[in-house]
Amino acid sequence: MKKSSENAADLSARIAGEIRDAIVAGRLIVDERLPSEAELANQFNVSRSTVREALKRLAAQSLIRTQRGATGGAFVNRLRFEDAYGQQITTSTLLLSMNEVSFDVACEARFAMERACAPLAAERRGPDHLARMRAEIARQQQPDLSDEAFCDSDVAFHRALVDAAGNPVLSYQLAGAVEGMLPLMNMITFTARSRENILRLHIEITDALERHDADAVTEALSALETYTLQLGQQVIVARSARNG
Amino acid sequence: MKKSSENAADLSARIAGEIRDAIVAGRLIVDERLPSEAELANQFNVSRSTVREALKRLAAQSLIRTQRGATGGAFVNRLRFEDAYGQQITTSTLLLSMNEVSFDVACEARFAMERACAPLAAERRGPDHLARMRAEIARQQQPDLSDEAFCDSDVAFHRALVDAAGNPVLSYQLAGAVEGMLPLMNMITFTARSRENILRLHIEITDALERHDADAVTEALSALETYTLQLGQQVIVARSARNG
DNA sequence: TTTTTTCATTTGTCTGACATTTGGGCTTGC
DNA sequence: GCAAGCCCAAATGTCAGACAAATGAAAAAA
Repeated sequence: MKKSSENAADLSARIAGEIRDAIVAGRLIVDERLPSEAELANQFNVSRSTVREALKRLAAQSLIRTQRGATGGAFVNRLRFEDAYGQQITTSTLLLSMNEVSFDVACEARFAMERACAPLAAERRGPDHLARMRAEIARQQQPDLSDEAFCDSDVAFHRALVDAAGNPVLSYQLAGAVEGMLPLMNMITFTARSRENILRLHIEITDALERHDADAVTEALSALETYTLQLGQQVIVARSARNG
Repeated sequence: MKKSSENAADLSARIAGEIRDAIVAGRLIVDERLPSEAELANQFNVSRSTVREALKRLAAQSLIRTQRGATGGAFVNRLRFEDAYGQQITTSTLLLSMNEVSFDVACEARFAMERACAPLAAERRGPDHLARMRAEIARQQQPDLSDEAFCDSDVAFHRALVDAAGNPVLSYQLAGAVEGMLPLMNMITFTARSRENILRLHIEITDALERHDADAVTEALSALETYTLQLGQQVIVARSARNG
């Protein structure tokens, strides 16, 4: 009747689960020091190695940090967005690359969420956001830019757009969606013609954002979705042709 | 110049990073067996304990699974949504509970993403989704329902709505947003009056979904956002009054 | 051929040891 | 009294070796 994750699992997994629950439930608060490894080993009646394996599991999730030395130990970590970002991106990338998710589905989700940012971004965008976006547009206009660099700039452009919404939770979620698609996007060959199309839409988005026109941003994003989907299809076709 | 995460860190963190990179980059494919712990210890020139700590880190992120016995070992895990869900929810919950994010911001992000699902859900909703939603509405009408059970039902209702969009990536992202807010929502006392308001909007959403009316769904969600924000404010006020 | 037994392999856990880091307290010198 | 430097205890990081337990495959028995 217990949680399946704590039932028949390893000792280190069970112990990690107990500590994790204590953190999530607030019984252990931020920056609080956990008992030393030796003490934990006593409390749980296991060896120090087992405790250490449990602590490493928690460290991998950024739930705790460890410090060496006399006043060292394991401390409950204040989870920061930067920490969460990395995991979010890794997870999203893997979900896509392991074919658990198709390009179409990922694309749809990404642009659906990006459109969700549009009204907020149109309202709150500052001059810095517009500057970031225009800087990326300038980069994307360089004809000698590699496909990979073009993708990176594309990601940076869209992150600026999302950041303009001024909601870190949305930025966090979108980071996974956008950067997770990067490996697949990198397989696309951006012809001069396709860059021109994308660039046109990027300019359209930025201009619309500047004049606080949420509807125009949404529309341009939808057009970009259609076009991205089309480019993605070409990769799928090329890939299956190579395999078949 | 290397990645900061692999520079001055522990051996076990470095080794975990190397293996993680290999998985993300596709040099290790799904279901592939890693060398045994003893072999890895040899390859990396460290002790078995250190290798084990590295493997536990990866296991905590669901990147590998281990199996005992003669043909056992560590295998690259096919990352499934169910695995990713749990981490996503844990992370979101912590980001909120540690006050890294305010209720308002979380609420805004949640409903922005939920509105992003509305057009897709209105188009694709099946009879099962409508049935799930109506079942939750029925539960929410029971006057003797506890506040906590009401919250659970609320979450279930919104998950059905999101699932109706038929996009697992959106479901995955929303799971974190919606369930992460649950602890804070649980602090709200749902009066008869507030339940009535919420219920009315839930019915409105479901009816609109049934007749494929995306605009009406969006509108009702916006109304629900306003109302949820209002209820949340009361909790904030009550909480600060208790502390001050 | 089918069943049983044996066995090698691998992970899980424990014990004990030493290295390294680090802050606090003590000593020393002024 | 005060500051600088030294020493040391405590804690994590790493290592080596051992045994327990699980497990599938090969060998042996029916």
